Order: sequence, then C-alpha cells, then structure tokens
Amino acid sequence: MTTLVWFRQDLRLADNPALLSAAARGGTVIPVYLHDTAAGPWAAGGASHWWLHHSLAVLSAALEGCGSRLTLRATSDCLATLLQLARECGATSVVWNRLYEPASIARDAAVKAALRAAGLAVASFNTALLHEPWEVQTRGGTPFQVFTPFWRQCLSLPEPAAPLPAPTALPAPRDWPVSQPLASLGLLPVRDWARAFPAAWTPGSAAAQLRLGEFLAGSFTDYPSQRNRPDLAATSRLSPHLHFGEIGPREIWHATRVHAETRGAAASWRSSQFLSEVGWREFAYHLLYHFPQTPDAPLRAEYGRFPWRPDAAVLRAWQRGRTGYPIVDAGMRELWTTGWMHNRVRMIAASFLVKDLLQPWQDGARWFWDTLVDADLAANTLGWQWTAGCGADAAPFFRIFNPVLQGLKFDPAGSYVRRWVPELAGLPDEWLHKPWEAPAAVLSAANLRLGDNYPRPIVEHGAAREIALAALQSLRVSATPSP
DNA sequence: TGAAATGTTGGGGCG
DNA sequence: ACGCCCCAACATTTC
Repeated sequence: MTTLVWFRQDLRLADNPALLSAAARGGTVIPVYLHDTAAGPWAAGGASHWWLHHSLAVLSAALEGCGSRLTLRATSDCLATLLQLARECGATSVVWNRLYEPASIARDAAVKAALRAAGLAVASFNTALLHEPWEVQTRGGTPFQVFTPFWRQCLSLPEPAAPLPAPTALPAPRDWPVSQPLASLGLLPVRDWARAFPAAWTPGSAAAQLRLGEFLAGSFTDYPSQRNRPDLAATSRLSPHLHFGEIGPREIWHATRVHAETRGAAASWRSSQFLSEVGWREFAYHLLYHFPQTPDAPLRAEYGRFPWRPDAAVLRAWQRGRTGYPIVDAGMRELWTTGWMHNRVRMIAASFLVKDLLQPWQDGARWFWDTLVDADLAANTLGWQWTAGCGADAAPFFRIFNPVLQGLKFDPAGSYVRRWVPELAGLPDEWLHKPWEAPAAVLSAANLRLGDNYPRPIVEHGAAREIALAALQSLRVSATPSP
C-alpha cells in the first residue's frame, strides 16, 4: 500500500494532515513536489522562486532526516506526472492539502476527478486556513465583504483544532522514483539580485517556528503600539513562512493563545490584536474564494472605468524607489533589497502609486507579486484593492495618504529612511521626510543635490491629491448622470 | 488601517 | 468690568 503525498504550499512535516494521514495508513509514503510550469498568469514570481528553492531544500533535508525523500519533478501537466509516479511506485492513493487560488482550485478539481477515474483513492485536507471559506457566511448566506463582522463570525465558530504532530515514521519504498535535482528546476535568479536575501531570511519550517517563538517572547509585548513602525522590528515577519506553509495559521493561533493564557488580560488583548492580522489573511482568502476575478478586476465594477494614466517611466521610478518621497523610496528599496516591505509602508507606497501617480493598481500588484518573498494572491489582491478603494471594506478612494505626514508619524526618528535611502542620511530629522523644503545650506551640508544625487518629488502631493479627487469625481458623474 | 477644510470653544491680551 | 479680537486646541465635516 503506497501513498503519494503531493506537497504544494504546505512545506512542513508538523500540522500536515495529508502527510499524517498517509503515514497513518501504515504503508509506504512517497513525498512529491511538482514544479508546475503551466501555472498561468499568476505563477510565482522571482522572489517567491528564491524562497521556494531554499524551502524545498530544507523540506528535502527534513524528510531525509526521517529516512524519507522528496521527489522533485518539473512538469506542465501535474495530472500526467502524478499518474506516472503512481504507476512507477505502485501507489494506490494520492493525498494533498488544499489550495484556494482560483487556478489551483480548477486544476486540483480536475486532477482529483481524473485520478479517481483512474482508480486511485484521493483525499484532500485543510491546513492553510483556520476556517474553510465556504463555512463562514452572513445570516443571509452570502460571503462577508467587511472585515469586522467576518472576523467576529470566525471567532464565534468552534475554535480551530489544535495543530497535528509530525508523523513519527515515513515508511520508505524499496526503490525511490527518479527525482530531478533541485537546481534543475531553475528557481534561483540568473543574475544575483537576491544576494541580500539570506541575511534577512531563513526559509524552512524550523526557522518559522524559531521566528514565532522569538516574536512571542520579544516584540509581541509592544505589538499593538509598535506594529506600524517600520523602523523597529515590531512585527512577526512570518508572512513568507505562512505563504509557503512552513508554518500554519493553526500553529500560530494556538502558540499565541498558549503564550497569552498565563500572562493576564493585557497579553490576551495583545494576542487578539496579533491574531486579527491572521484574521485579515483569512478574510483575504474568503474574498478570493468567493470573488475569483478580483486579482485582475476591481470588485466594485465602476472602478473599471477609473481614468488611470499608465506611464512606464512613472511606474519605473516608483519601482526603483526614485519618486523623491523618502518614505515611499525607502519602502520600495527595502522591497527590492530584501524581498519584503513593512505593511505600513506597503500601504503608503501603494497609495502613492495609485492616488498620487494615478497608475493602475494592477501594475503595483504585479510588481509586488514579482518582488515579494511573501507574495500571496489573496493577500496581495486584498491589499491593492483596499488601497485603490475598489475592493471589499476598502479605504475610500478619497482617503489619500500624505507621504510626508505618514513618514513623520511612523518613522519619527528617520532611521528607516536613512537605512534604505542612504543619500538622505545626512539630513536633520526636521527635513528628512521633505528634503525639497530644506534650506539650501542644510542641503549642501548634507551633501544632497536634489535632481542630482536624489530626485526632486516626481509630483507635488497637494496638486496630485486634487487631480486624484477630480478623477474620482469624474467616475461619479458618469455613473449617475443628473436628470 | 486619513487629510484637509471648516466650525467651535475658551483663555488671555488689550482697549 | 466688559467686550472684542486673536488664535490655539479641539471637534466636525468634507473630500
């Protein structure tokens, strides 16, 4: 009796119901990872591939530590490859943990039906979400479109089950199927733009558990008050680990609850603050499941007619962190250098692209998709539609961030900007977030030549804001013509 | 998980 | 003592 365990975004041994069920059957277990080369328009981007490469290496080593092995294959046809592997190994069943992206759902449904038609037993499990998207609904039986009632409903459901243990044994076959070398999947960048990634990140489930433990023992205490501060290490930074399933939301949920349980009401409050961010992730998956067109199209249809002004040069200045707005440029450079950006800065940079520069939110979403190590279709879609004001529970379009005020408020000492935009480092705090207003003597003392070694503002925020509001107005006028 | 404009209030300087 | 003005501080409204 042999079972194929199809790993996807669940790159861990603990709290892995598919793996545990295969092990519990007592027969041979064949762990498999297929690199799907036909994954479509939302195939993983470059930074995600970097992470995936290293995560697969860690998972492979962990399996070998259990006397097992990870079989790797690149394929444009997962069904055909699974059927072939089942034939090679004499497997009679295939198991996996569910994915929730629209393309994955479609592919997996077809694979499941075809495997069953071929006589194989197939089972799929949930380990990526606290609650299945179809199990959370309003009284009217419709999907939620506002976060607060959605999360309240989740909290009223039976608590997510405790995480599962890792299997104690993974019986190996006499002969392993042929596996491709990891390097042959071509996941690492050809040009080494990811050279600073290893200093920032350690992919793999062991590192994820370590990070969660260090977070709970450390910055968790000040999480509610400091979580918006990009200059501090105040957040958990678990997002890439979560995306690849190196740690699951149930593990985070229970570890946080256990940590807070013995530490009084204040800790309980902190844990509810932190877990509500896990709730936003759940909400993102809920929305993507029920509104599968939203990665590409606005949820509020009228925004399909918004008068964006696509401009390749403007988009590129934003991508490279050369807008002349320090907090925006710092964020974009942190992203490019480390594959990650603090969430507060994501909101500021995204708002700037969409509202000050009038670039389509989809262009920003694409850039984040390619450059973030935590790129996640559900979370990315929610974030960009929220910013653009065209999504569920979105910030109204007229809520336009002032990048100077946001910088002053959330990077008050300027250490975040100085770290990522070193050419500004010599400016006094007073001018750091608005160098164009600094007196000439201050600029020259800081060795700053605007338009030379740091750009002048690509737009003037006050004027850009007026233009954005007028653009929004045009949308309304054409939507409801006056009688 | 906004910012800016506009409105209101109240203390203090001053004639 | 009183009214007036100024304006900071805060609140409300609007985009």
